[in-house]
Amino acid sequence: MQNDWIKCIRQEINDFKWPPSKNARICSDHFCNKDYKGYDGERKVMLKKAFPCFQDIKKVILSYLFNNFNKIVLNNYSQCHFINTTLKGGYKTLMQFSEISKYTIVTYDLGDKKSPSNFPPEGGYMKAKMDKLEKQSCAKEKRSNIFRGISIYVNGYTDPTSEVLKRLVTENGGTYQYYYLKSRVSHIIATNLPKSKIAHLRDEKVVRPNWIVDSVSAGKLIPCQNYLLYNQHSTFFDSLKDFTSSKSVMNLNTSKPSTSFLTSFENSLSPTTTTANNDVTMDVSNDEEAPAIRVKKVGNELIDDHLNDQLPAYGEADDWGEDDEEDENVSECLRSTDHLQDVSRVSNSSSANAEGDDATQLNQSSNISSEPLNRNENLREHHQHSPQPQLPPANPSIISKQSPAGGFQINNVSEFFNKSRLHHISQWKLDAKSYVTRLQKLATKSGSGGVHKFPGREKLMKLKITEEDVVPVVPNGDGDVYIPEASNGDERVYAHIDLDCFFVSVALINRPDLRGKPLAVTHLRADDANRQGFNSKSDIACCSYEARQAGVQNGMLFGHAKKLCNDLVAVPYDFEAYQRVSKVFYDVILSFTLYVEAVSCDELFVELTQLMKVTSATAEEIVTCMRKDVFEMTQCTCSCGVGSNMLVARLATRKAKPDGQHFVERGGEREFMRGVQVQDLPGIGYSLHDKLKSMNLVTCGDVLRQRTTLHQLQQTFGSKMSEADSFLADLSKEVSRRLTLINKKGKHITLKVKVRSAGAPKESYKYMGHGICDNVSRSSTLKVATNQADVISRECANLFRTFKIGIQISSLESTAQHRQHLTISSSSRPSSSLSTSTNHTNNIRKYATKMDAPLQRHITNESGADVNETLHFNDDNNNNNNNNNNNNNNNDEFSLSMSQIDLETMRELPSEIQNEIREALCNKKLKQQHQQNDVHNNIVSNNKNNNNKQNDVSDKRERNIIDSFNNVEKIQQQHQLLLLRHIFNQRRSSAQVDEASSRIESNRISLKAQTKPSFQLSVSRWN
DNA sequence: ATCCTCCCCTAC
DNA sequence: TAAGGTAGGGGAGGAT
Ligand SMILES: Nc1ccn([C@H]2C[C@H](O)[C@@H](COP(=O)(O)OP(=O)(O)OP(=O)(O)O)O2)c(=O)n1
Ligand SMILES: [Mg+2]
Repeated sequence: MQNDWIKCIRQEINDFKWPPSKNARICSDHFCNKDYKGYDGERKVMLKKAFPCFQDIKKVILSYLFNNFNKIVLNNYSQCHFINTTLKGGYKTLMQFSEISKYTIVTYDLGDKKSPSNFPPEGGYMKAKMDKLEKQSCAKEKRSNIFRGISIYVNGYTDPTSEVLKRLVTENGGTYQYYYLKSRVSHIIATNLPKSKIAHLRDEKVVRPNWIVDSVSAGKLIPCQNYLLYNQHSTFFDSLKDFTSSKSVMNLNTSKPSTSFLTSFENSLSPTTTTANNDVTMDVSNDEEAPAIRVKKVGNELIDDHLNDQLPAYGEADDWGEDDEEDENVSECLRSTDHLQDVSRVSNSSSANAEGDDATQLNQSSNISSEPLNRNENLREHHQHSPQPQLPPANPSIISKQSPAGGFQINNVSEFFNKSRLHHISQWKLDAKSYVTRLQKLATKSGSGGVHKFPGREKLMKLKITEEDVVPVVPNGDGDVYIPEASNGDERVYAHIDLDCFFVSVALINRPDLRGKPLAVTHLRADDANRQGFNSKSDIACCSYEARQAGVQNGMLFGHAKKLCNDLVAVPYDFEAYQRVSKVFYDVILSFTLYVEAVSCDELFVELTQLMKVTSATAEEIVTCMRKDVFEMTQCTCSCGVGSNMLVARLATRKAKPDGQHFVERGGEREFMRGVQVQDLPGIGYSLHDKLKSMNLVTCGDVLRQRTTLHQLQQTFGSKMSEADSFLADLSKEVSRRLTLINKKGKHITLKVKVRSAGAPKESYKYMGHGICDNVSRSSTLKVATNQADVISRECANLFRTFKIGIQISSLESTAQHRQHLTISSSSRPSSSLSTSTNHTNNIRKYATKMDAPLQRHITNESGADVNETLHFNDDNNNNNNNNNNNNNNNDEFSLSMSQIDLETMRELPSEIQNEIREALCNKKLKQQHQQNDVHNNIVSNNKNNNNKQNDVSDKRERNIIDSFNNVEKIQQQHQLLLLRHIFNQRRSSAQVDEASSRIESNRISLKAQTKPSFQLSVSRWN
């Protein structure tokens, strides 16, 4: 089994011709289950580069889990995220692999759903409020003074949540800091930190939360030595770097292994399945395109008969037609490792042939080859039906211990995915995309122009003839041929069509009685929703416009929505119907034109240019007709926006909703855009909006300047794109994308300026520099390995640590804190938009001047803002620089002065703005802290520290390499050797046991990590 | 300076 | 109960 596994990895390496790019080191991107980005060879172009077929790892792992365990207990909301997180990255993935081979995931669970809420405005606001209250109340009742003089800052997710820790600490005499401030925080509590953060906090006492808990239960302050989170442990990560460093040998080929990664891995994972059909054929594609070597999996389970009758809804994707394009297949092959079945491939790649064939089986197989999406399904079914090895189920006691009440079980993977709306819509999106491209390709082929009929278009033309009595240009011939990029960028007209509250509309088809009521599509049953809906944490996938008026939004938790709208009626999902309607919707639009770009199952762009030429209809006529047809065919209303680029079209749609249409004239885009809130720009979500907001505030007197920057950028960009044309007229699809980018870039540029020029003033810091230098040197001595697992065996502890470090789930406490201070979005905030209406700017100006001095001072101080920059928009405040310098010198008191000023100025400001200020300050503070750390690390303690570090690192490396060599037999390629050995090592310690008998030992390790829904992993050791 | 990795953000 | 998936993209800072 080990060998199989290693072979698989090796095969992967060979097949995919590592390294994937010029200087690639092994990194998470390579093992991500999605494409990753890189350089085009040219400058700065971000490109996706397909790399190994780790797309399938997820399924493999799931397969493993569900094959080997009768139960996997999942707690609310973490399940899918777990999958993502687990498989997210290379080290992580590999770690997981090695871990999974050793450990069994029994359960993971975690925290609150969407905490902080998916609706940061409300959730964050409420949370901040509650925090405040709680803080006050906590301060009142003091039980002991265990933590006197100790000030903690909790970073990210911790096992007792930060709330609990805060309570514990404050109740026992300590203080709790909401933001990390070096001078104030004596201990940082964390269980998991991103790498960057580890570096930043290297010189701090980073302690595991147990320290708090244990101290409280012990009734005294336990020395934190044994609770330090980090020590000098070489990570898997590090060793992988060793691997990559020897990439010169990369291209040596070993003899081609005859086993595919997946196959053998699955073999090894599910030893009880029959192996008769588990052959693997290497498919060297002999098509014209890149001769990528593909591994075909003959998954015997995949084509088991008993799978067929239980295909989930979107398994019927042949609705969308078969894919008979060979190059399609090739590209699909290129995209990922398909679980291609021999059956489906026997007659070469034209899977269209399969369509007429008998039996669901073939049907299914053709799906598999034409629609990669369906692989999921098949595999899922495979999980469901493949024989379950007779392993003892996970120790129930563990389960019950680990899963608090409310945990639930899912017994197979498909059950989960089948009910996941997000899963479905992402599948449908892919379906739609491939459907459109397929039709387009068909129509591109010369001679096949007649394949696709345009009944809709014909109708439209008839209409025109009768109405205007004008014979339009005869559409036959060119009209039917799809030519990508047929029209000039500057004459294009885009329409964006979006079904109104899609899920609800579909539901209303069969439930007309519900029309007019506030509806919400959710998993809740209607009566439950009525009775106890207030506590429900079920997501609302889609709500009707009636409900939206009450403030309900898509994605809200039902409980929350119910509070906003007491009459809210829960409507169940009907995934099949959604898919059906979506298909009809696309067909209707495609019956007009093929110049369509699919956005999602209920949303698409149409490029009207060609259609207008052919039919000589105006955009309005076309769109009206389209919408009418859509309604006739689907019984669902849709809205449509038309504009000269996609962005404008999209925004116009927003304006048009519901059931309307909106046109933005050519040349009027600017005016139109002006009225758009930043928040509404696609691509500007919660976080960006937030940043924007604080930027606006930061540069507060300066919204105008911001806008002109934006303007300039737009112009330069526009002129770059097409030299001769007028500015906004030539925004084509790409330009429109850039338009949103420009927003970011505008902000970003200002940011960068600040950061960059920060170097200059910072050099003059000496006071701070010294302090940090001090800390740094101390940190190097502080980093002593500690025994962190007394309960678990030493080996497990090591692994665990590696695991933990390897996982390194993203955790940004700053963002968490950040969110707490959000303001409710419903209140109008003049300052939050980039709009330039005079009122707004005036308001902003007013606020700005009011707090310009203090704010600027602090901001420049904190972020080391560029002097020039400051001057630019702070012409009135020339003393700004002075302030800047002054404050630089007494940085210790910075926070104090900040709070003072806050109090002084803030009272006069609207509460939202107060929050914004606070937020901005805090963010800056964090950032600055880190920056200063860096700077002073470099500047002051350059030599010493670096030397130390380097020695450390090289020592570590050597040790790793030596270890590797000692433990494993020889393998030819060094790079493979290093990688494989490490994996091997990781596995080896328990691998023998692994094979002998599969049984779960009682000692388990629990692991906490923090992602959005931070989760806790409980792993038990294989025995 | 260039390119890569990690982490983040968004949309439906 | 509940089913927070998936793909696209960007930027900061690290490695070379
Ligand atoms: N967080 C979300 C957002 C959307 N959807 C699903 C349900 C929606 O019906 C569908 C389409 O999303 P839209 O953004 O187009 O929103 P609606 O179509 O519901 O409303 P409208 O387009 O009228 O604004 O996607 C979802 O499940 N979860
Ligand atoms: Mg919609």
